[in-house]
This record gives sequence, C-alpha cells and structure tokens, in this order.
Amino acid sequence: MLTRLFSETSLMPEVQKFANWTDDCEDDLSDQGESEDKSLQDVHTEGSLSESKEDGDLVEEEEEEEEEEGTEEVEGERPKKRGPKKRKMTKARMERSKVRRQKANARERNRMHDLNSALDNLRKVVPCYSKTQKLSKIETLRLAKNYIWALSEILRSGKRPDLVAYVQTLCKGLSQPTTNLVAGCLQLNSRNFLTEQSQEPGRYHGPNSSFAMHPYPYQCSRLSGSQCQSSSMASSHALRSHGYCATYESLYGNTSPDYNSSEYEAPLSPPLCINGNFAVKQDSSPDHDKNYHYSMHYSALQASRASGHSLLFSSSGMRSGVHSENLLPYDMHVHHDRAPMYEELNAFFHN
DNA sequence: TAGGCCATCTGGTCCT
DNA sequence: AGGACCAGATGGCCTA
Repeated sequence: MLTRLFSETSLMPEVQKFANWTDDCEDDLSDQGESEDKSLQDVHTEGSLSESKEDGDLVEEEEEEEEEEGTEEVEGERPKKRGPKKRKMTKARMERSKVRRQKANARERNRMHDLNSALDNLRKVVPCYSKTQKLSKIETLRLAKNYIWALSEILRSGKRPDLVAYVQTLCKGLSQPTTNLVAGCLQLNSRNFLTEQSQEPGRYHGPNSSFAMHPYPYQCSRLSGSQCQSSSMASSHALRSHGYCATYESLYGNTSPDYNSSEYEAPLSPPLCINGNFAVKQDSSPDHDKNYHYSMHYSALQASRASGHSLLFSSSGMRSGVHSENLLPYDMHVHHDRAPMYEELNAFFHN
C-alpha cells in the first residue's frame, strides 16, 4: 500500500534497506536474546526468518559459540554441548509471550484503523468523494498530492486556471477508472475532454503553462469505470430538464456539446452544485447508490455567497432558485467549515 | 480465474 | 521494557 507508493519514488533506499536487513539477519542468528520469540514463531511462520532458520545445524553451532562466551564468566562449569540454549520456554513464558503478541496485534490493528480513518478524512477533502464508491488508498494519496499541487499553482499564478489542464493535473498518475471518476466529478467526460482540447487548441497552454502537463492519454470513447457508466444520458436529461446544471457549465460557462446530438454519446455525470459540493442522487437502487454519489469540493463556489442559502445553477449560469436543503442527496456531505476557503478559490473560477 | 485491494498477523527496528 | 512504526506474508473479497 503506502509502501508501494514510496517504493515507486525511492527504490534505492529500499534496496539498501534490504541489503542491511540481510546483513542484520546474519548477526541475529548468533543473538541469543531472540531465541525465545523465534521458537514461538517457528510454529506459525514460514517467512524469510524461518527459512534462514532451516539451516538448523549451522545456526546452532553459532549459538553455541555465543553461549560459551556468555557462560564462561558466570560459571567455570561448561554447559552441556547440546542443552537448552538459554532460558527455557516454559509454559508461563509462552503464555506471557502470547499475551504480549496479542497486545501488539491489537495496537497494530488500532494503528491501522487510525490510519484508515485519516485516509477517509483525506478522501473527503479531495475533489472526488463518495461514501459508497471509495477511492483506493493509493489513488487517494495520488489525487491528494495532485490536488495540493493544483491549488498551489492557482495560488502561485493568481489566475483562473484552464479547466482541462486543471483536470489533467488532478488526474496525473491516476488509474483510468479513477481518472474517469474525477473527470466525471468535474463534469468532463472523455469526449468532452478531447473535443475541448481539439476545438480550442489555445486553451491547452502547452508545456509552458502554469498547468502544463503532458497530455493525458484519454483514450476511451466511453467511460470505462463503473462510476462513469452510471451517469446515463437519461439521468442527465432528467436533471437538466429540472433546471440543474452541469458543473462545468455552471463554473465555466456554457461549453457543453449538444446533448441531443447522436454524436454525443458519452455519458455524463451531472453533479449538483450544493454548498460547495457536487453530488448526484438519481436513483435509489443499490447500484445507483453505489455509483452516483460524488461530491466535488474544490468548487464550493457560489454556495451561500450572497444570501447565505445554497443555490443551484441552471445551465445558463443563472441561479435556479432551488434551495439545496430541499434537494440534498442523502449521501452528500457538506463541509461548511471549508466555506471560506472555497470562497477564495471561487474567485478564480467566477470572475 | 487472475489481479487488485484490503485487513490482519508477525517479527524487526528504533525510540523513549 | 514497552510502544510506535515498518514491511513481508497471507488469506479473503470483489471485479473484469
């Protein structure tokens, strides 16, 4: 998991660590102090440690040498050539060791739970959050990294970023399904993504842009991820007919393709813009529950800006006047505490 | 069924 | 000595 992430960027230290470890193992073989735990472990483990212990005779000889050194000063009498090594593994000792191990396991479990809840918190503050369709740990970390980078770029340049480049930044290094998910959250499906780039070459600022990324290999003509497949045209139309907008439109003006055109076949993921989150609740079926609930945070946007109420936006960019409290999807999570930050960010997206 | 992701157990290492 | 942290091993679950 995390190890994999770090090993991607720093393989050499890992190799070095392994080399050190193998050296240490040789030293450990002559270390009497660990013999009691190892004897316990022999029953259960088959890992590298026990593999090294398979050279039983060799190990015993080394241990004996240590034993001899240690006992010489204590007593003149030499220990038996083949006796118990040090302290015998009595029943009480085994019991204590077992308890110690159980306690350590419990602590480790708690530690991992803490780590996971921290990751859950991180999932909630990155641009794509769904309670039911969680990003994997590694993808969460990658997306968070990209998100931080994108935000700092916005702060650094002080300009409204190009959306396509923004999405590319967010999606850099992410898997295709996650990329689709993020793009879906941003109301950018693959087709839209590509046409944006091809039709408006000037919008992609190239390698010298503050959001310069290598062009993302957005190759799918349909969204492969289940998340994005769930965004059916029908539901898109339903939402639109109710005056709900696509986030991209509401954020950046009307740049959407012709939804009625047969040429436009890529599914949409039209999240609602409510209180700085984009989310969708279109169907109560379990499958839809699983797939439709996305929140998008970076665009807190117009939420509660003027009236203190969260408003939805129509596709024309005008407020629909529908109050969010009447429409909050059950799976949506509102982050009021981050409103000030979103207001700041909002300034870049709504001039 | 293979591969990805995850939780858990475990032993080693470092730190207090 | 005990706890925190780390990484390897393992098995379960899910999905393409």
